[in-house]
Amino acid sequence: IDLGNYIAPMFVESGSVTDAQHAFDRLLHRTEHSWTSLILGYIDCGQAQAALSLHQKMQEDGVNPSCFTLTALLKACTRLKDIDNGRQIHEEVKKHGFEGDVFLCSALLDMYAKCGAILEAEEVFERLPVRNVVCWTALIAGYIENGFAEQALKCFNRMQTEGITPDAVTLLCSLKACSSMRALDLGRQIHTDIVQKKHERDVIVGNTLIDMYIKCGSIEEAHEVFDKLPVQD
RNA sequence: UACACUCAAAGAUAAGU
Repeated sequence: IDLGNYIAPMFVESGSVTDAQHAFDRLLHRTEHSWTSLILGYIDCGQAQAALSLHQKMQEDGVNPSCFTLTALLKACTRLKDIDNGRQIHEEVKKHGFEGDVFLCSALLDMYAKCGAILEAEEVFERLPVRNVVCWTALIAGYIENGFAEQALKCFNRMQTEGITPDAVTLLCSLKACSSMRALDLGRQIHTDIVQKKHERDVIVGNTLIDMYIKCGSIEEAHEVFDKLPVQD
């Protein structure tokens, strides 16, 4: 076992990315895995810029990034809305032939979407060999974030015709789209789905449902949801 | 030695002001 891989997550859990950095600096064998752990540690501590700067240091150290590394770096770009760095990492993804990795591509598509480049996000999506629920949800969330609620709902339908079952995150995103589209009927259907899947008692889900019913003009249903909430703050 | 399994990476995080 290479303990170096676990040092960063351990220190990050105890709240100190600085300690993680010190431990990392003393490692004799810095592998691509330990670099990736440190990058993720910085991101978890809200220091995405520092995480990104490790990219170059890693190259200087002569360590090649894996798809895990590039996924982490893309996440840092997303946090910083740094599309220029994101594009560079995209080039690196192509160079290493990682374009078939579904984790990496969902991070890539999310990066483009969150940076406002919805066309590029769509392109990444269309080129994906396999699309799981995370890819679909990232695209749906991207449409919503960029003000295309109608596209989001179309995408929600399309994913289901293609046999992918929405999960709690997908349902929550789609509810937001229903709110802005005033799509009460679809909102009700999603509500039914949420109840069946037993996500009803989740406070965030409950709040999003209430918001949807209010924006769609149904105070009565909003109140019903409210009455069933386990916590009413 | 081979095979299998497990082990690091991706999506929502609400409303209002």
